[in-house]
Amino acid sequence: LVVAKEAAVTVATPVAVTVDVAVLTVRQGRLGVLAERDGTTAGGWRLPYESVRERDLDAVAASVLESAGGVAEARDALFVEQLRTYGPMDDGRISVAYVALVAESTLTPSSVSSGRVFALDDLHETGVLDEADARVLDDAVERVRAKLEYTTIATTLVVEPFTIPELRRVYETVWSVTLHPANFRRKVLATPGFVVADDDDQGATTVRRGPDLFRRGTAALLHPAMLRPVDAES
Amino acid sequence: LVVAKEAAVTVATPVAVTVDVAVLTVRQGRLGVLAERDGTTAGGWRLPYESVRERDLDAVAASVLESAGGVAEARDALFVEQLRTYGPMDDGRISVAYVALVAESTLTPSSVSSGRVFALDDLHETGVLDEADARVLDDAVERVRAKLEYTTIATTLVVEPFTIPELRRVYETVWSVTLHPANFRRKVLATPGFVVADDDDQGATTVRRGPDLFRRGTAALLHPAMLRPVDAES
DNA sequence: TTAATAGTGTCTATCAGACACTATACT
DNA sequence: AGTATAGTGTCTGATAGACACTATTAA
Repeated sequence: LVVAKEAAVTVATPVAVTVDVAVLTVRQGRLGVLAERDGTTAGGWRLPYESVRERDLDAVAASVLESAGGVAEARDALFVEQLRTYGPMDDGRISVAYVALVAESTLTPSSVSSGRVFALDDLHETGVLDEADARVLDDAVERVRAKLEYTTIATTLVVEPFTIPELRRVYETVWSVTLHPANFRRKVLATPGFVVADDDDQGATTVRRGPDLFRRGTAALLHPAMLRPVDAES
Repeated sequence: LVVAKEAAVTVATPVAVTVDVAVLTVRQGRLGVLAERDGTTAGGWRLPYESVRERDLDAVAASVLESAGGVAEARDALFVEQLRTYGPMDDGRISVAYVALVAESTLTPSSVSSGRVFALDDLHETGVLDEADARVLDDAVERVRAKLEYTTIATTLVVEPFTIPELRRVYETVWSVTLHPANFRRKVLATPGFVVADDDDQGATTVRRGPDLFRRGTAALLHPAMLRPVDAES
């Protein structure tokens, strides 16, 4: 008993707390989620996770992202944010959930963990995730939908240089709406620091053609906000 | 060693995870925070907390609120929300933080835990809270400031029936700004479900005098939002 | 050439913010 | 009376959303 109590303080903590990450991306006009094989359930999938030991929660989340999605923290733009903490679960575990946004081309699901990107709607219907992970996923999507309104995180889902319509398709996909192209462009360009023109546009040698190219601006928050249409779905 | 490992799963979890609650209120035109004596530090104070055992995190938060602040969950309006999770701390503990909003008159700091309500600014300067708690408090205030914009949580900080100016003072206190009385009233009344007229206004016997009285409406979200002035302080 | 999309211009309803004014309460 | 606050009316500038039109690209 004494041994057990000692263990409670020094050994036990890591086992009981996990960081679970919902890695979201946009591909082919649909929202995608990174999942990996669940060893405990035959045929099941789960959100990538890692146990918390002595490292800070944010560091653990970054580690999960790198080992499961092949995304290094330094690499390109990346949005990672703590979502909320759930539990205790049925197994007594506390689950600290994170959301991450990654451009599809940056995301390389790790083969060692049998990672795979699911389309969100497919995944919801077939019930390949357990209830807890599905809950996390719902919250993650809702958080991202809300944050598109007043932050620049949408730009982490496109590859530089990008066009305004590409950025618009991110909003349309995440919000499940269609937006007015003219008004969208106007709003984006009217918001300081959201995007900047890509002048790096190979010189006079090649004739530029196609839509205007942009890069991410320096702003993190949007003033004014990009409010979603009132009739937007859930 | 076997005993220790067993303990890690069944016994250990509760010890390592705490729920810490930042209970905020408005009194005398200032933001107040509930703190209690910190037994481990002479002269120190800390946010009320409780260890997580088998109960759900939200239930633990409600328990903290009740035992430290004398606020029963059922009683009156109340805003409680998970803030975020910090850690591991220096002592290896994971801290799941919550914010709560309570009207001053509803808050009765528990004498058993030597509870006391501090004015936020006093508390910040004197450094009576440790760094971790101060961080939680900052995040809590910022969360509440943001949520005043698009939710009805401000009404949990006034006592029914209340006047529009009373509600306005909540906004002014939390945001540290002065608002235009006429425009504020117009916006509140133009937002469906924010407040409803208090017709319950003792009959014809007593002559009603003073400003109009209202009660909380049924809406949780504000459409349109009550945006804070652009020049609002951090 | 036709269809689809990118981009510009402009109009209108709505809202935030400011100001002027009246009414009521407290001293 | 005089001051402070509650409440109404109204104006102006900014913004969201809609529509019309031109330019460019791909079949």
